[in-house]
Amino acid sequence: MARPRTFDEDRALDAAMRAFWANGYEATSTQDLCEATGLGRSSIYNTFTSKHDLFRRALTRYIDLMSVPQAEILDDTARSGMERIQALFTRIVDSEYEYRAADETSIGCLTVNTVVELARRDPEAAALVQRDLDLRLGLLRGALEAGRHDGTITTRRDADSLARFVNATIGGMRVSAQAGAGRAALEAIADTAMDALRP
Amino acid sequence: MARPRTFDEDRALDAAMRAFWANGYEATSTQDLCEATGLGRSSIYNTFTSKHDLFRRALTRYIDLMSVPQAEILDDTARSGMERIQALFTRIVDSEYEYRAADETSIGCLTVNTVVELARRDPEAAALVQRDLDLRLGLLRGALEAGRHDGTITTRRDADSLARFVNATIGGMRVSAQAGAGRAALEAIADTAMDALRP
DNA sequence: GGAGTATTGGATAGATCAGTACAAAATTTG
DNA sequence: CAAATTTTGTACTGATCTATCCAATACTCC
Repeated sequence: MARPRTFDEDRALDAAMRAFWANGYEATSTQDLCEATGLGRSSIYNTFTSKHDLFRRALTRYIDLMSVPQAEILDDTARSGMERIQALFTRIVDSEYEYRAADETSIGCLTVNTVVELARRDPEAAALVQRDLDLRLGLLRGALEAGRHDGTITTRRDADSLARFVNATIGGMRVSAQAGAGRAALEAIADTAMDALRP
Repeated sequence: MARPRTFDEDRALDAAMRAFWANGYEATSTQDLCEATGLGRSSIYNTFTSKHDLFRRALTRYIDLMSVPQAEILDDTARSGMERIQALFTRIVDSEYEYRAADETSIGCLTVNTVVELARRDPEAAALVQRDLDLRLGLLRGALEAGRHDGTITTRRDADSLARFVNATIGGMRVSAQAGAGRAALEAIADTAMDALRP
């Protein structure tokens, strides 16, 4: 055997993820990635084969990292359907304040950012966010149907439309946060959206 | 006097706007802008002082171009408040199919794209979209209050929350369209959102 | 401790980036 | 037709981009 790595690959990936998340794919140079991870070029290209591949792995990591707690919320059978949606919205709002400096505007959501900046011309990125979207819509449909069965969601609209609506609302909250909306504004959006589930 | 321009400045600006709109700020090179406008470098730099300035003008043009018909819809006193919101949503959905090739996914909305890609690190772009947001929220509040007076909007929530909600819904529809949502899905989102206005 | 091997830093390559310089071309006005 | 003036095409600049090369280094296993 030979010389082992002195850095943790997951920590490096995490740092790269945050760099892409905060600044986007194009605006993050390989030099930026070196500084964010603390690694040299060689280590980065040795570990991740290219900037694009590093981005692919960072996005995958982001999706995995976010989808686990969201799936837990949406599949939580101890809660009513409506409570799950409410809890999800709360989690979205909180997350907007979890990953950024207090004085800066939100960095939003890497998935949304990727859809907007990259997905049209990067088939790999498009496939990753597509898979995430399908999964998310499935989870939402499950929670919404649960809500219809337990009586907390009374709208007659089909679960697919509702899932797309809730998902779009989350996307809209993300964009609003990046446009400067504060916590109260985000909560107002979420609360109003929930009105549509019990009209 | 001297040699006049052989190109139309507005047409060039329009072409540049579409290039930025479809590909984003960073991914659009000055070479791309030459090809999109059909102009040479000299003409571009002679007419617009820099890539950044050209973007600023393109974004301004986009905002002006979009806000006029939307303001007309939202201020249309011949319609009820709810009908205005409905008409706005219809316009948003239609616009997703107006500016792109039939086989491609949507290019979304340049304002949303700018918020996501650029606004955090470009104060000028941030100011432009901020101004547009304030204007849009004002128009929405007006229509929503009109709807409350004419009885078509029955929710008790304040107009500011509702305006933010409708605006976020539009942003969410834009992101959904870029993520591949079709016309039916976008209409379902809009229809569901309107349920929140008469709960 | 020495042989073997992977990591690392720094230099470098080649392409592309935004923007400029400048002369040739084109058009109006006198 | 000639002077004046602006546009336009082309070549170029210096910076920065992603990625590679290679020798020095550091570590493990025998």
